[in-house]
Amino acid sequence: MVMFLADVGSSSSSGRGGTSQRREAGRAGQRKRKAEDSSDSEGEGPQLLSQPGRVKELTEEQQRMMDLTERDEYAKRLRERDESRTKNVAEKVDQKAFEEAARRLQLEKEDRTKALPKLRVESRRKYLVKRKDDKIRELEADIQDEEYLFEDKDLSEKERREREHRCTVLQLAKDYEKVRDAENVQRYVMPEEGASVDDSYVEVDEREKKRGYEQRKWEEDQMRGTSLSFGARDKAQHRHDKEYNLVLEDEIEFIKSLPLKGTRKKTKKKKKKKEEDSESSSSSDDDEEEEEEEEEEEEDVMKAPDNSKMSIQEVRRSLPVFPFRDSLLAAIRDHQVLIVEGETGSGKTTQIPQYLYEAGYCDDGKKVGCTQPRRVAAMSVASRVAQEMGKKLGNEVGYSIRFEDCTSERTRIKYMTDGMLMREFLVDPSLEGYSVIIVDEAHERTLHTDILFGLLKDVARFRPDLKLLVSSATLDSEKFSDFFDEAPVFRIPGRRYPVHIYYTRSPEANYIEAAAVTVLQIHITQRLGDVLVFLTGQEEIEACQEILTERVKALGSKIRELIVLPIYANLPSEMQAKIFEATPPGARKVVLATNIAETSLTIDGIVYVIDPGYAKQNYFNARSGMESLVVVPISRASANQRAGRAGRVGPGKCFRLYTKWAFENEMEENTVPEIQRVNLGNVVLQLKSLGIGDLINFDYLDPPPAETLILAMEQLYALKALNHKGELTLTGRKMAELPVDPMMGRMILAAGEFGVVEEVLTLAAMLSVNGAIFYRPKDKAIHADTARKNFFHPDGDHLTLMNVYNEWAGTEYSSQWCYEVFVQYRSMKRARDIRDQLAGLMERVEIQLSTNPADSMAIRKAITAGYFYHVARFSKGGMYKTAKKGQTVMMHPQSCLCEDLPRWVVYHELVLTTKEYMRNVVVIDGKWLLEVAPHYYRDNEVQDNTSKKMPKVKGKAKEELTKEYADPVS
DNA sequence: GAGCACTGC
Repeated sequence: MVMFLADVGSSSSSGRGGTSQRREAGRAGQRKRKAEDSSDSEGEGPQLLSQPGRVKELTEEQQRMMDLTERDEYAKRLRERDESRTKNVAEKVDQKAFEEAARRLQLEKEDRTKALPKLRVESRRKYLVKRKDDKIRELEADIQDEEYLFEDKDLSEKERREREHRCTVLQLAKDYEKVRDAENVQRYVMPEEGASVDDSYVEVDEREKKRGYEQRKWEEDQMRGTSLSFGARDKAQHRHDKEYNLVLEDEIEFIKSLPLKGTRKKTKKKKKKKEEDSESSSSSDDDEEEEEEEEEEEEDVMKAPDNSKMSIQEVRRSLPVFPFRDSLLAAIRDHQVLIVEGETGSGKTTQIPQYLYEAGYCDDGKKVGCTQPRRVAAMSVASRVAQEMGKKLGNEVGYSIRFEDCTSERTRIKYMTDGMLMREFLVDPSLEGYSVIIVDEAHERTLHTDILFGLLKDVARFRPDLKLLVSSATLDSEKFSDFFDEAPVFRIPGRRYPVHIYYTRSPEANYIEAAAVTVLQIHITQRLGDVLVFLTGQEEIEACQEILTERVKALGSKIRELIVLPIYANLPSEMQAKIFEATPPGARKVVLATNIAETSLTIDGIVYVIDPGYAKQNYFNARSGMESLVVVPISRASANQRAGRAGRVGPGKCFRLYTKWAFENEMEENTVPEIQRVNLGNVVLQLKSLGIGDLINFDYLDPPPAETLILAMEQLYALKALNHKGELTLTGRKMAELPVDPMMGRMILAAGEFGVVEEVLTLAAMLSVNGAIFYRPKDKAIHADTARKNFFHPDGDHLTLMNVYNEWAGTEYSSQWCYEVFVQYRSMKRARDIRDQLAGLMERVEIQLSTNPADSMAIRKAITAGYFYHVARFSKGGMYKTAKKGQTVMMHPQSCLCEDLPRWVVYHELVLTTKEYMRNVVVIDGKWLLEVAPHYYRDNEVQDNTSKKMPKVKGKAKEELTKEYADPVS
């Protein structure tokens, strides 16, 4: 096995047109690696390679060579196809696809503009009705409480009057409801247009025959209606009479600390190259004016320029980057790589590409590319820049994200997601079309940006004309600078208000409870302004919401109205939209959010942030091949990012539910970058496709754990994406074209052989929208479960998912249908997009679309061909053991196979929660494994020996297995 | 009888 790894990166002629430099670097690294390995592997490796006889070795060698030739021919075909496509942009096929895309975009846009106001009005109406009921109930409870607590004594005159008033209000409200509901009372109804009077008018009451009754009745109705006013508008007048002084039972003591400096007020221009940096140690003169500063800054808010009244050019000139335009361009001219450090709001994302465009970096037809970690960011920034330049989006300024390519021949400034640039590398490894690449938000350290760093650094070496800008928020620019051979750092001030930080005096045991208490504390003691609470997940958010509504109810009308709103990614969009509605005057909004509010979306009007200091993070354990979602303390960088969310509209406050000591001593400086936490199967495949052989010694900003890389390569080898020398095979090259994980890619390719491509594409798409298909609200859990059970397929969850998709497709992709069966429309739409994209790629990987919906066996065999790594066999006591490692796993309780546990299963993924669960499971026959993965399974491994005792897979037996696997030929 | 943080191709 070790030898196999040492050989990874051998001198394959990549066929991707990889540069000589790159190949040379790889070879050098590989040599080094080889030397290291042979010293510690005790000759185990060479043994493995020399074992097979000479004849076999030859044929194997021949096979390998043949495959490599085929692979290179395939790559050539792909390149040719790409070239012919870019030349004839207006060709029929593309034209059709383009029109379809444009039509969809247009529809979506119309949907948004048309439906949104209507939805808003509708939801407001519903909300008002609901709120009225709530308020009546609340009032009732209040009155009861007070009667119980105070009876009649101890009441001042004012209190007594108030109470009487409340009773009257309640009585009126009840009467009104009674009148409205009662069927036998004739009320005035506006006659419907066109309807004849006789139809709609039914006599019931003799009184109505009297003269003027109708008029009087109408007036009475109106009066009743108006005499009730709901809402918090009248709360303001009670605000100042201190009839009662509210004291919370358990308050949390906070200690104020130095504020996170705002950058808005500063006019001091800080522009320092790295070498001058030491002189400009941050000025400490404004520490003592902390308190006054707070007030001062508030005035500043009032005076802040109203952007809507400024012309576009005026806005551009008012941005903090503007004064640095010329010096920035000079720095870019003088240096190939430049690190741009600037906080959000400095305008760097929108302005710098424009400056470059104006400075002539696009004159020879080359593009300025700017990557963003998120799709929405790429889209919205591009549209903003197009507007500023007075061009139509998609012409000179465009964006490119998955499912949507809004660029054209004329595009010079191109915004895209980082993953999209990765894909472009596959087509154009030296990025010939670009003169400048800007990697924005580099501090977020997404998987794709991290890989891009290595690739771009390499490309920059042999393309001196390519400029590289890495833009990041403060703190880690030094690290980027070191990585890019001491590249200079250019600093731009941001635009943010100061945020005052408060820590707890002692640690809080229960942070959900503590967060709720802090919300109320803020609500009672601090002036108006919305609150944002960071929690780890849906469950915590729901718990916190419950606590808050309960407490607010208990406090009744003694406090202002408090609107509690949840937000997390899996929340249906119409509920998500609520957090963007303006807070009614006099009320306060509390948003309970997951990490989604840390970077992905910005909520207006947030003044207070409550940060318990935890988040859920995904960790991939290479040894067990298992992902686990665990709650971990956040990093200091993340905590500061959260605090910064309070300083967007004015000076804010951040309440941290941990001690200052914990912040300084227990928390990590930075979050562990994604590349060190996730399964790298896909990344390895892509890098291999780029002709990078030696992945262990690839130039990483932070290297991933070697184990993760090794596991990824082992898996790719088992999937036949790499050959025994670690070179990319034809299969591997095709898999790299598909934007899915390697196992899924293999499954899709296998579907071609089994004639079930359409079916497998459907379930691949459904599996790709991560478990967010079924919506399960707490209050309707039973309904949701029965709805889900209706889709169950006896052969497993994959086919169940396929049922869901096919039924949905049968309803013409109806959203109503989704709503009725508790399926998330958003996820289904996404599945459809993914499916369309995959189907479109089938031609590219040279697979014929085929279908055979009734053949469950063929479908399951295709799944097994991709996921033979994920096989488990029934053991005992409802437990399963994985086929190779013998790890004990359980069937997930949500699986449709839970009732009747089959002997052999393939699972889509393992998750560690309370136990080790297999999620999305399908029934298979053990014998299929010999058919679809004969190189991986032995006869004796797939025999049904459940009558016998399970052999212990430990010690020697395990060694045997490993050896067998390491040498697939024997 | 559990539980899906968040992105991206």
